[in-house]
Amino acid sequence: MEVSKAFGIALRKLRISKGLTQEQLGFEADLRRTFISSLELGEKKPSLETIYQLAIALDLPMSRLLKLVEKEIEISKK
Amino acid sequence: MEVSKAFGIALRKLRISKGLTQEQLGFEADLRRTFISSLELGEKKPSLETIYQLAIALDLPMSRLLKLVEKEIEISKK
DNA sequence: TTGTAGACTTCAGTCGACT
DNA sequence: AAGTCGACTGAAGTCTACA
Repeated sequence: MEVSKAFGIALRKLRISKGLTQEQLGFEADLRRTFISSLELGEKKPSLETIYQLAIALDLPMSRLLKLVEKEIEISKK
Repeated sequence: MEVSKAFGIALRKLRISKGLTQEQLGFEADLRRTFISSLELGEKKPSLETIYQLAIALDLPMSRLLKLVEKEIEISKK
């Protein structure tokens, strides 16, 4: 599984768990809604800056966010 | 402190601790030496893909790499 | 509320050469 | 062994609009 796919899945799970719409998350992270959509679908890969902004908006450390991404990759291997 | 600066510092510390040159790390991560240099100096920001490749080359999880980046940010705050 | 599409701008990442 | 510079290409991220 590609990293971008895993990132998208983790991002969506986190967003939903916080009860946010793509629009709301985009507002918090200062990113466009359409771009959040692309990220969740694994169509685009975030830069370090974007990962940082999303982590803050989702109220967790970048390391925790990437840990969840790693878990998605693990799951897909089984 | 900017995220890219913190990333550069963490990256350099890790590379040195592994006893690698920029050239060698670049070979392992499939990235050019000049780009590794730019990253370590905080002049450019890596994409998720690049973070992934560097983590593998440095033999640690992405989450651990970003944890070290967070530590650099913390240190700079004190 | 989310996906998609096209056109656009900015910057990640390459390449070659020199210090 | 590492920094820098200029020119380049592809992809990150924006914007508008519609299903």
